[in-house]
Amino acid sequence: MTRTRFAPSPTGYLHIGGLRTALFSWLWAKKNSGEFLLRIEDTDLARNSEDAVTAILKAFDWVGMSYDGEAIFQSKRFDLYKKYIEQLLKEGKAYKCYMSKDELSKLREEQMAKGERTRYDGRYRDFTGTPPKGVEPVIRIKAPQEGRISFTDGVKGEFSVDASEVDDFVIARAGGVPTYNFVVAIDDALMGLTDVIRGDDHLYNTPKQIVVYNALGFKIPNFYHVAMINNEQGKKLSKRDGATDVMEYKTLGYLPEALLNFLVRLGWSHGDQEIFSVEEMIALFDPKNINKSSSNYNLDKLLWLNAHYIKNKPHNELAELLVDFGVDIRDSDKRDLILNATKERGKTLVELSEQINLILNAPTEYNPKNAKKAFKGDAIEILGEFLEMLKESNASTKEEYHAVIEAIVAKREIGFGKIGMPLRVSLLGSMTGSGLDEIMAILGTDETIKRVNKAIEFINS
RNA sequence: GGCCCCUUCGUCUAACGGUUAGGAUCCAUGGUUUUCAUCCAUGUUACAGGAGUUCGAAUCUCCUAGGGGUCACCA
Repeated sequence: MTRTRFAPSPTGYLHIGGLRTALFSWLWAKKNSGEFLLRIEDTDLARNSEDAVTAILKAFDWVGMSYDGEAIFQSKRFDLYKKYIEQLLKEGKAYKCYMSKDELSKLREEQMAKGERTRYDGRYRDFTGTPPKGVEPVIRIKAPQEGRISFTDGVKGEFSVDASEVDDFVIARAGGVPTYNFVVAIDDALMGLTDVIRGDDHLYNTPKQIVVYNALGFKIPNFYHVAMINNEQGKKLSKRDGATDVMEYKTLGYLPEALLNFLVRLGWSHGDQEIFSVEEMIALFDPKNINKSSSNYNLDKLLWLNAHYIKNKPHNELAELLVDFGVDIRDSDKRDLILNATKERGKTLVELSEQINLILNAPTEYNPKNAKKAFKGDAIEILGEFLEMLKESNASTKEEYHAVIEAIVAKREIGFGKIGMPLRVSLLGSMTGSGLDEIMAILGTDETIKRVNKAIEFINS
């Protein structure tokens, strides 16, 4: 069975790049009717927080991705790791290193000065003497000293590094807390993962983890290293480049399906297809189509996708989502009228709620520029006559209101704009917006008259 | 700096030795619309550079340049 995972370290919110690799892993598991597991990498004593864990879980929940089984916390598995450390020690595959931190950094400086790669020199690898006093040892694993460490990467292809690139790295700190590369390999193996999809910043961890796999006799999974997402300038994505926290997109009025659709196309493609429902993603996703090159982050397409998903969202769901943006039309009998009149004008839920409020809230003032242009000439007479005709018409539907506008246009032999402009500014305070017939159908005749009268008063004053 | 990876329109990408290098987005123009938006149509813009291999190269090889990753008792 295909098993994938997402393994964040809880040091903050869920990053947009993290969501993409999680999405890839999740899709691949779903596609193969496998399992997608979640593991929290909290071996770092100080840096991780519970808040971060809930933040990550919340983001997962928002986008609708769920994991199988219980989330695994590495902090609760120290006994397990300890067992393997002891096993390696006993088998002579790992050893205690009594080098102090000072000595280590001195060694690094020397290597740096000589222009060499900094690496541990293995001085305690075969140490049998009396250990120095006052130094609590770290445990290092014996990495191969010659040859190459190689594996097949599902994205990059054949990948190998020279054994000299991998030193005898620390698997347990002084004090016994195990380190990242050690526990990742153990957990990935024990969780029965078949495919590890992660960012390619982990590419160089893989040979180290393979050392652990081999020392412990574990089966090595398939690795896929996905290139990073950079900012528009091709540099590392940072907070200055806009939202990097997944949940920020919720506040900005993006729909999760738009975000997922956007992210799935960043570094992956299926021919010319741009729009993917989650079901389609699952059906079509294949890591073999993951791009080798990194991609730049540009929100244009996300905005376009978001507009698309807003336009196609069922009204009851849209109304539900709008509540968070200060618009509650869930129980309104005008709900469909309102949404039909506005949903093509908002690329985000924020913009959509603004459009709706524009109609629902009577203008408190008229933009001087708009008013000057729209209320000039015989606008006041036209508005007055329009009101008379409106009262007589008993109009209540969009079509009926439209007929009233057409009637006055025909009667006075004027262009549509002659009534359209002043009427729009009267109703909205704005020169642009939804169709007048739609707006009036939403407001009703009484409210329309009220707003127009207010405008007439304004013109007179 | 060492090692490694990457490089097609501004951006996301297609192409798996033979195409007028395709699609999407953005932008521009036109149409639809009382306005705006939507929608539709049209258009501008790309194989990083240089050598090879081949009848033929965006696709294969090498070099150069640019970008990125990584070199912890962090994850």
